Amino acid sequence: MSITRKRRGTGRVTLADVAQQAGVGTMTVSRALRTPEQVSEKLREKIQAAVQELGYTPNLTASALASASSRTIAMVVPNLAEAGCSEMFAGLQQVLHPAGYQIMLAESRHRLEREEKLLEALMASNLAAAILLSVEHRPTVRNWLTQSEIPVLEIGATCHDPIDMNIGIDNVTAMFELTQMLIKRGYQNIGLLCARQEQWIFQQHLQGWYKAMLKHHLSPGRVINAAAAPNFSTGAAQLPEFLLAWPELEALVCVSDELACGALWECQRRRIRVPEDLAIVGFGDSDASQVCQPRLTTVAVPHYQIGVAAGQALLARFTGQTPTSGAPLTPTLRLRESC
Amino acid sequence: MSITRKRRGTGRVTLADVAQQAGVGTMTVSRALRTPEQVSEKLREKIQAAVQELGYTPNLTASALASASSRTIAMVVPNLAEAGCSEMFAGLQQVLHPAGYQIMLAESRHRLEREEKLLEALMASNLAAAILLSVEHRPTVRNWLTQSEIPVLEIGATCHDPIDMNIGIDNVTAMFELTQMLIKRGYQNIGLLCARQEQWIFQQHLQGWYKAMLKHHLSPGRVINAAAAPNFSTGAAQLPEFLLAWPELEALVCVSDELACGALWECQRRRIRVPEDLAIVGFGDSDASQVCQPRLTTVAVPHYQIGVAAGQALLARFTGQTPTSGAPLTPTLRLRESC
DNA sequence: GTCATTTGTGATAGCGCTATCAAAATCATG
DNA sequence: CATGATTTTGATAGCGCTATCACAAATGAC
Repeated sequence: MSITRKRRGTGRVTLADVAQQAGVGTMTVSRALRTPEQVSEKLREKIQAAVQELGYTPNLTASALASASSRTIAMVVPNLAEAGCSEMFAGLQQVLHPAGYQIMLAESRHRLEREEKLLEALMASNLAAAILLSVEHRPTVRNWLTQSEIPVLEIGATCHDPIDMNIGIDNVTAMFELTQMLIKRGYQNIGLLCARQEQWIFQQHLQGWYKAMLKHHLSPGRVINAAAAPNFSTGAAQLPEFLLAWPELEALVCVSDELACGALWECQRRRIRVPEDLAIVGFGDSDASQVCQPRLTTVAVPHYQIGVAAGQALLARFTGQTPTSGAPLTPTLRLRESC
Repeated sequence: MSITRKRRGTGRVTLADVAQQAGVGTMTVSRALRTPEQVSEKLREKIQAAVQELGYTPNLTASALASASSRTIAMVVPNLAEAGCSEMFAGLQQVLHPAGYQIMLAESRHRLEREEKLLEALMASNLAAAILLSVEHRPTVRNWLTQSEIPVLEIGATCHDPIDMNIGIDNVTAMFELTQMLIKRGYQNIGLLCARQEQWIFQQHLQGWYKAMLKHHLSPGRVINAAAAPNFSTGAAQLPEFLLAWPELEALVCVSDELACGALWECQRRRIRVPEDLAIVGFGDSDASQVCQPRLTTVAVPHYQIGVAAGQALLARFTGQTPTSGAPLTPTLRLRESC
């Protein structure tokens, strides 16, 4: 009967099946699902019933091809475990998932050439947008993203020449205020512990710190920039280096809470009293900073809110609205006992 | 001249453009890119040149539709910040990216209905596989995944009735040995601190602990199961509860290093000496456990290796090979100063 | 009532790629 | 050199959906 010469369908229920079941054209079904207001109530109900009965699920692949656009967003992060990355992701997903968007995530492990490769692969799908957790990119990457004309969002920290959109906190100011707070409390011999400073975000920290130190005529020379990750063990490992190089150290600013907690533990080991002998402050207001001993003075960064704001900004772009600029995302000083 | 009646192309370079440039058919180009060995060297070079010259990038969307399969893998995790999730992701990506696979990541936030919704959305793309970081699922989800006939991988811990594949460590045994080690060191009044025990993984911990305690005729009643996340602050918050309920407590087993570190800090605050007054052990061998004060006895879980092994298992499935069972993934006891 | 406008609906033709098959080219064999 | 077996290549027809346009139906203006 039926001449099945070429490839037969994959067996799954298709739009055409639903259309036949409901006794309408395929376009009407397509519209009923995407823009219900364009279809009369009568047909809409019929179609809904048919969808239910057949258990139809749209094939996004076909949709993406036909419309030359998808609801897939690429996200490239340097390291999933660092810098509030998972919180931002959670915030993004919170907003984007209900709107039908999926996120393809990839980790560049802090390597620009890896970021390039990842994006090359990711952009072969018709992306709806790209989200980057860094502002430093290879020229090729900038080119691709610019020419692709999809929304590009660089999040985490503010930057001067964003490819397209940029949402994040002002690290320079945040670090400036943190450092100045220490200075105003009377500390003079202050050190800065960075980790992986080749990263733009840590350079911003450095800049804010310089600004504060120079403003108050203090020496900004006590800086260590560890090549390791900004985690607990690096913090513990670097504290001795500081004490060796600058025995007069009174306070230590760390660019992450993990570094600070690591330093805190090393102080305990060496019977250095915090804050009496040495004040230590962190950055991030992580969970650890709130319960460590002594509790850590730090800067709260609203990572989750950044994610939410970023998601909303993207949705606004997709629907062509003007981006509603909600509450500004500002870091907050959290004064605790470590200084 | 050219009658552009219907929709025109998107402007991007297509396979057909390359074919024309190289003077061959589209199928030959398609083959040259996917299965080069099926194309003669002469044409292959010509096609390579054309690809280079035109800057052709395949459209994965079209490929996925035409072949009814893609290189997109869905991954659903309960919480990106917990339980070595980011390490496993890194391991997976390390293996899967070079093979051309992308990962769509989503967070269920420990809610089964959310997992269901996420998977429903994700499965609308022609997935190559699905990776789940849990073994507890709604029946609907099990059905979908079983019927879809794609490889399904449940990772993190071993489970009894996997949907398809399962790679992970044996938490029951790991916790059994950790507890038994404490017992053999002479501790008798031992407590167990779980967080979010409704999760299957913590129930496995509980089971291992019961096994050890009962084997040595000790009371397994000192258990607290906090409803909060297994993080530092929960650890700190729950320690007083233990001391209140069981003042005779000699040792505390925590199901995560973060809980243990939190408890450690709370001990410092209360001048409880570890391990003299109270021994504390963790689980995970996280970075913090290696530098905290005192350093934490814990169980090392090879999260990254689990990810790598999982990626390799998937690749093997994709290419139809028999899965090469590499080194078994076993947790290791790390004895340090906290007990 | 006619005509212009605004809906609502469906036939059709792709989107860019791959499965399938048939034709062409190459190789092996006697 | 003919014959069959094998490899290489290309024409064709979809994959399941949406953009586009054309037409029918409903609405409004006069």
